[in-house]
Amino acid sequence: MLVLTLPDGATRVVAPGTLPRDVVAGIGAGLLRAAIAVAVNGEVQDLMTPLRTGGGFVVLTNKDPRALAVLRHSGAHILATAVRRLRPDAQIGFGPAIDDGFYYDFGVSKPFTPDDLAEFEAEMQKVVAGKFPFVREEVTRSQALQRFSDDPLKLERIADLGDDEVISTYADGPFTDLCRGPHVPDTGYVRHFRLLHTAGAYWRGDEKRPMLQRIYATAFFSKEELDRHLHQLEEARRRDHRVLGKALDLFHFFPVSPGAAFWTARGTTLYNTLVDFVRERQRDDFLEVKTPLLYQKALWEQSGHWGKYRENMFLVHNSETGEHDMSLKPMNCPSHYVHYNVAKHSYRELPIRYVTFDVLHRNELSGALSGLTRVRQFAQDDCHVFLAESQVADEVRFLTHFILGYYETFGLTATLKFATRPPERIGSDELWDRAEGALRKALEGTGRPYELKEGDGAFYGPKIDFDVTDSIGRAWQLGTIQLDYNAPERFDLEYVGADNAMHRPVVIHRAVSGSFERFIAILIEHFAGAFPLWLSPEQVRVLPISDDLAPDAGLVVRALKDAGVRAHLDARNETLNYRIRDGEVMKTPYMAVVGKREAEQGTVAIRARGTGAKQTVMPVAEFVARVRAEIVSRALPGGFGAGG
RNA sequence: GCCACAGUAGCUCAGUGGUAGAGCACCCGAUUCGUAAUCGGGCGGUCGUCGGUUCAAUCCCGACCUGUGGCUCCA
Repeated sequence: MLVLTLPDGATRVVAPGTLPRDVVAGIGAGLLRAAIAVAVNGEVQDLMTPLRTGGGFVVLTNKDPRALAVLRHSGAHILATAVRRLRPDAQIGFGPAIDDGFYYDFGVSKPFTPDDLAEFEAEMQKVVAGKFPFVREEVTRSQALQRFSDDPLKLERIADLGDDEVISTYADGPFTDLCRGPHVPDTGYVRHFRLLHTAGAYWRGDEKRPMLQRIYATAFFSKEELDRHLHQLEEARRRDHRVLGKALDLFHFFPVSPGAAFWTARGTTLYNTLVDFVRERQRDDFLEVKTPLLYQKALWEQSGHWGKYRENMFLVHNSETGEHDMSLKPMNCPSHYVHYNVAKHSYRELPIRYVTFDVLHRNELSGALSGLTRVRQFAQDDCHVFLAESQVADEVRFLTHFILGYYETFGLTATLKFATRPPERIGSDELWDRAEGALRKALEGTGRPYELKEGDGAFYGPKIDFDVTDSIGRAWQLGTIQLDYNAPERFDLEYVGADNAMHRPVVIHRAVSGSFERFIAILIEHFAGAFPLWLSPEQVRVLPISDDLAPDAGLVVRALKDAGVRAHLDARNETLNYRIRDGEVMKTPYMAVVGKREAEQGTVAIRARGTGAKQTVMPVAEFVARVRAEIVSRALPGGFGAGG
């Protein structure tokens, strides 16, 4: 007999082979109606799969994220069902649930069009309406091979299954798929779904294998959740930095230099303001250095990049040697190592933190380029720390604090990930053991929770990644702290210890923004273009109500500029309404209107971004002081007079 | 790099096998305005590039370039 322990501690004793459905029914009819699947000892299985083991028994309802994954997986089968009905020759690949929904890969002679999606979606509705039960069947290998004899992709999958693995199929109505499950009880459960888009995807993610057609979709338990998700997609589109970048006149891309932005004056102001901020934060504890952009390949051979990353470097033809034996730097690390070696260092100097804001080039695949988030030319707020091994814990604590403080300025929250040695790496296992041990200990010393990402480290060392969440809940991997025991070996880095002997320092690679380009893209989307005052390219726009007041408005602009505020006069021959609208569309934080009354009294009528006609009149001097204070405090949107 | 889709004025987009149109922006004029688009006029396009089909191509076909969504990659 099997003993099942419910979450409240109660137990049920059942015979092996009992259906979870019957156990759930025994607990309550209402619960059975709400049940999507069950988790036995943490393993999710469906209601119709006979119980084999006892243990913890949790009924998963639509409130459980694991149930949502089951629902979406079933959605993928329904999609395949519909596609098979309409395109009988479509070969079926994989169809898993993913973070925001599910997809299914098909091998078809003719790729899907957007019109096909509408057709498939309509067919899926019919499958859902049919309320076909998902019927699980366990089959032998030969039965499976026979059943999927027309599906080469499935045959390959079967061939990969180990001898001890149970092979199961799931049928929903006319369609049967090789599948481990679990599934919802019947197709009628998947009511709220939407097919989103198609894309090519290599079979099993291998670029040497055939390209399949993937259909992305999402599904939820309720219409409200689906609508909310679709709305969020819409919101993300509305905030798209490529669209806002154009609309707010920040940057442009031109085919003459794919993957490299042309920053406008406004965009450059934003960019420089950000860099200035980072500079200021690093003034006391970091050393900013400049290094060359172009290097002999010998440097990359020494660093170990030449072998693996040459393809991603821009090689430069050297007319003297006739070879492409120089390259634009794709990262700053090796140049900092060279820098470190210009002098002998004492243990008293450590840690030494070099920072550089130079332009970097990486020859990304053309298909990978995307707005500012994936570019070929960018700059990092890149730092390399040279320190004694005994200083690692203190340094990691310092850098973690430094990085988190930076994100806070923008209202971004971060979570930490610890990534260990990847399969492809340089350096001995002993070195990796030490590096991982030291970094993990340092990370735990910070007292912050973290997630483990096995095998996701850099090729030269383990790392801590900082994932930030933006204002609409999307996660971005930004900062990183990478421990490197290899570079000091390769570059023969040394310091003189208290014992007057030579020692090997450790290197820490640290980035906070990742690249400024990508970080600005994130900020644009995070703030939907309505930047905090201190970051706004244009902080105040001064509007005279009529021409004859332009000189008075000019005095206000002067006063603001003298106080270091980025202010502009808009005395264009347009109505006030027109200019107000333009200022709002450009997300100008403050508009200062100067009419006859204000000119006479030395005041301005302030309209804060997004607050409509709710204006505040105040003396010019007071306005300047308040703007200054808000800039200096780097307040998030919603400063005095409110408005974001 | 691979698959699919797209490229028409500075921007957003309509349109056609017989060499093109709107709104906004820009320029000029009128208007001088109290918180989200004043009115009129004008300028502006080798219809991404190159080749093919055709009497004729912006339109059909092919290649290339660039972008978009993915895949792959991401030091």
